[in-house]
Amino acid sequence: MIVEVIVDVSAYPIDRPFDYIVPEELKDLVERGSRVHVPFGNRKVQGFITNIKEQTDIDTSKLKEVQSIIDVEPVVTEELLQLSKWMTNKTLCYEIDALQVMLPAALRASYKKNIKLIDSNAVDESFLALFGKKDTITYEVIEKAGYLRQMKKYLTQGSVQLETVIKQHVKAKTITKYNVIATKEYIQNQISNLAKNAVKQRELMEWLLIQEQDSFTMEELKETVNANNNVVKALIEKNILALEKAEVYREITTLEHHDTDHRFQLTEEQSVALEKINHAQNHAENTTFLLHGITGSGKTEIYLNAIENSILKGKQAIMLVPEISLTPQMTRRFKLRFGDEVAVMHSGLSIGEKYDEWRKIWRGEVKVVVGARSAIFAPFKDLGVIILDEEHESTYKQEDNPRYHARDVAIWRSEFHKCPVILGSATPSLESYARASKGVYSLLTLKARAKEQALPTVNVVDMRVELKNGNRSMFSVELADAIREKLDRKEQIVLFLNKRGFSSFVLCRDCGTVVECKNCDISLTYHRSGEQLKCHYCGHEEPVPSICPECASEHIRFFGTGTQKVEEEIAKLFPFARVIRMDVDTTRTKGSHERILKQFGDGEADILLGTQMIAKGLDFPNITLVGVLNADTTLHLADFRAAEKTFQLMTQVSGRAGRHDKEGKVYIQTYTPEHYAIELSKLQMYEPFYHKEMLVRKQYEYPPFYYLTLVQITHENVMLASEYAKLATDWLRANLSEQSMVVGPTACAISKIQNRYRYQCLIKYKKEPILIEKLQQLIKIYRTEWMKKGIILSIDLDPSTIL
DNA sequence: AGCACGCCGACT
DNA sequence: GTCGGCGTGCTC
Repeated sequence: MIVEVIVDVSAYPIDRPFDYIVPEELKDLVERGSRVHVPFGNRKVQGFITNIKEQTDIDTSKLKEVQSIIDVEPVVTEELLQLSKWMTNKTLCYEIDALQVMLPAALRASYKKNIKLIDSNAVDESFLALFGKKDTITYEVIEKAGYLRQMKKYLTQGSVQLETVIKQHVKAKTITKYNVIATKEYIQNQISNLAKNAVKQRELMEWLLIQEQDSFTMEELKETVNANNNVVKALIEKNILALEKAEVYREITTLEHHDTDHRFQLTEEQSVALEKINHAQNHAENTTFLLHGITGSGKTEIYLNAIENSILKGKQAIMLVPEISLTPQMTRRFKLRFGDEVAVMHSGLSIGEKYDEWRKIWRGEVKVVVGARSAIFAPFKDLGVIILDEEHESTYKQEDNPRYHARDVAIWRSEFHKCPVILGSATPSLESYARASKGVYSLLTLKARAKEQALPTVNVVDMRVELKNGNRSMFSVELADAIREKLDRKEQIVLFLNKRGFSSFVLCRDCGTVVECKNCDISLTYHRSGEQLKCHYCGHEEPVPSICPECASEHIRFFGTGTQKVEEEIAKLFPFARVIRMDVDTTRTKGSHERILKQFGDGEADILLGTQMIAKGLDFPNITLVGVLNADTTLHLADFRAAEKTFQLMTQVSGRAGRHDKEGKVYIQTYTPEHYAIELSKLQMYEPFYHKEMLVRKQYEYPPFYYLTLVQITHENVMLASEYAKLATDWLRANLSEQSMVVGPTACAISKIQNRYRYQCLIKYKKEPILIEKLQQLIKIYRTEWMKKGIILSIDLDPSTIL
């Protein structure tokens, strides 16, 4: 028996199955999708069985044996094996990367190098001393002691040996249980035989006699009878108690006692939408629905109902949200409705917690997973519905290999399971809305807010006028007045600082120099804490200069606006307002998101000041004012989605106001009030924006009119980077069909990151059947010829941004 | 990727 | 002479 194994080595020539012989004693254990340990070259690696066969074309003398089988049951289902093949081809990644991304990090191997002593007589004493009494020590010990040279010598001599050891990240958490294994009579009998001074033992035994359960943790024994280890040990020796190691799940607490599940009466619109979804579910139709509902229109209630219907039919459901740790309210709602049938998956969980949640799904113990992007790979066997909330969010696209889009994976899985997909958004991506308009997706529209609240009134404030009137503050007179009014009324305010593509930088007022990162083509960001300048791309830090590094002028100061600076200005303008700041600096630690939101929800602050991360999920009744301090910073990015992103962001932020019975107000401050993305977000009307933006996309030949593929080339040397970018572009131009437009090469908008110069080439096409094949050929040229020159080439099919 | 092999210049 | 630099080639 022979198995094909995809080994855990991400490299071009390794990206294919390797054949191994299955030893007799493992034959009944091998299954497709199980992990194995196999020898590979002179090391030992982990791999996935992707096929089982009896014959091979490989010279049998070269075949090695499978060393061991890690999983008695496959961790990758047949469906996911097929999906990984599809992803490999669709995103041009290695098959091993596609397989790994489907599993929780806990199941990925990490490798450790160990040194084994073979001939202790052949090595000198100080080296031998490193080993102590052991015959094997880790590579790090030798590295730290500075004996790498020595070791290499001994390696060639054969007096020591290098071994790779596969380390499993996380194990199932176990607790020790103490089970009663004796009958009551036996215990009675033992009590009467006890020595007089065995007070504690007697107490514990008597207590056990009156208990209904027969299994306890050490904590329970300690708390109730104040037993100590020795007492328990004595009872174990008397064969009354027995130890048992039991697997437990790590607890993720999301529920609080006062939470209750509210079921809402569906509105007419919601019922119509739900009926269509249920119809698809009941008739096993893999329809993709685009649920376009304005903020507050009750999309979540529809999701909950669709999932309920799938559970009723004995099926499972996947619910994706952009980054779940941002919306604990959302998780809570699912837990309340579906209780223990829900698993939760997001980046805020530890590796062990993720592993536990994944196992609940894998073992079929839950029916629903609520999670971020990678939860799309939940190993469910019979899906009834897949939902992507806020489908336009760019976090659904993974930005490194494999560069998959959760939406594409969702649709693939829905075809496999014959179940519907629901893409929900108040501001759908242009691609999705265009597909819905063409009838590829089925459009469901919710026009009314579920609780009939009025949409907030949105005011656009022209900051140029403010400047003209001598107001240099970052608060317009109108916004400042509104804040004051709300503060008086004890209502809550959210202030949003649009930071993407814009942050505080240091500029010399004499020569105009902006202090930039020495590794990257990006200005350094001023951080108040520690008076440091930081690079957000490579992490480089340096102190704020007191004189200009170019012209030595002392007129150097920071410009731009960070949340810290806004906070100071608020303190000046509204000294009695209590402010909570929410940005990368204040949310670095685990659970800080939730804590900040809870504080604000509990009314411990009047103003919540934050960046991108507050745009979503906030749903507090007392928020009646939302201020956007600088709406247009996302507008000037050199990206075809700049307008779309700005419109989405403004609409999302505005939606935070007046979600309950109090009326909401929104102020958007901008220097370009006439831009359609700003103008139309004021009206909260998606369709007009969609039509306007579609015209722009058509004119400049961008998605959804054309598909894009982005090819980026980087090198430490500018000349080489541009030279090979030219080579790649020319090759594509010569080899792709006439229907494809090959644009470039051009320097990337961020021309240098981490000391590597970046060039790119953009392929635009409506239809290009040979695209994948040609890109694979290009990759081959790159791997075999360009890579050794230090070139790095990356290909992103359907990029979400081209920066 | 990660490792062994092998060929060549620079030193004890 | 040998140490150690890195170019080349292989992994079932």
